[in-house]
This record gives sequence, C-alpha cells and structure tokens, in this order.
Amino acid sequence: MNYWLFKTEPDAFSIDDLKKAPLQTTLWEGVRNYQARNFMRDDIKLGDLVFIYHSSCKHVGVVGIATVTKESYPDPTQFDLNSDYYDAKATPDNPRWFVVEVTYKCHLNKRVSLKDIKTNEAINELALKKAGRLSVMPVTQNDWEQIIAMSN
DNA sequence: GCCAACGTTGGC
DNA sequence: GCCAACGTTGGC
Repeated sequence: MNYWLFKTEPDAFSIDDLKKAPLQTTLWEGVRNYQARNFMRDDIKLGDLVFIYHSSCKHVGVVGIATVTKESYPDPTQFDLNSDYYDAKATPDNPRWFVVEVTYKCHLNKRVSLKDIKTNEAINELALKKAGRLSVMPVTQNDWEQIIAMSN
C-alpha cells in the first residue's frame, strides 16, 4: 500500500465537504498537471491512503485522511463543454486526464500546518517542502508517520 | 529543441 | 493582493 497527498482549496472543496458527500465519496476531478496525472493514472491503487491538504486558505496544512476506493479512469470533466476543466484536445479515445475515487476516512486530531511540516527535519522527502505547486504527490511511509505523530 | 513570454499556483 | 516559482505554449 502507498501513501499520497492531495491538495484542495477548502473554499471549493474541503475535507468537511468530503465527509458530507454522498457515501462520503468523491471523484478527484480537475487535476491538470502531467506529473500529478501520471501518479493518478499509473500509481495510485485501491486501498492507498491519502492525506487531504488544504491550500490557498488561512490555515494551510494536512487536515484528514481518505482512502482510494476506485482506481484511475478518464476524468469525465475533460469532455464536458460546460466544465471549467474541459479540454478540447482530449477525446474519449485518447483521454488526457484521469481521476481516482476517494472516500473519507477521518479528520486528523489536529491540523498539521505547512509550517510544522517545513520545520520538522525528520520529514525529509515530502515534495510539499520544495516544489510548492504539485497537487498530487507521493508520501513516504516515514513522512506519513511523522505527520500522523504531529497530529496527536 | 531552445527559450522567452505568459499563465497558474499557492504561501504570505 | 502581491509576487516567486514553475509549468506550458509557441515562434524560430
């Protein structure tokens, strides 16, 4: 099993929105970055655990955990003319973008802020510490456990 | 295939 | 709202 971190803007879709969603489940739509896409398409597997990270807001940080409940398939929004995520260069025969389905697991006891993550020297591989712009990223077991420990 | 211009992300 | 970082686009 592998660990991941997904960013979301809580004003648009928060961990609480996920908890309140039908079946506490959502499609992780709208990822339009190739590196993130490749993780979703190729590497994120059923049963993997995902940190939900709130970005672009007052209290940025890891707030909860979701479980991957369906592996990748083409992101339906890329074919939807009315969607903000529509991509004219994508076709059903040759899709560009992929989604996975995730289901709410829990909130962390307390949010682990970006500052806490950045200042924890034991967290040594998390891409969040360097490349700030990746919206889906792998998390090592060590870094996962460090963040869990900081949430208690 | 290089690289400048441009757009987006995301912390502050 | 600012701006740094970085990804994408498009001319050559």
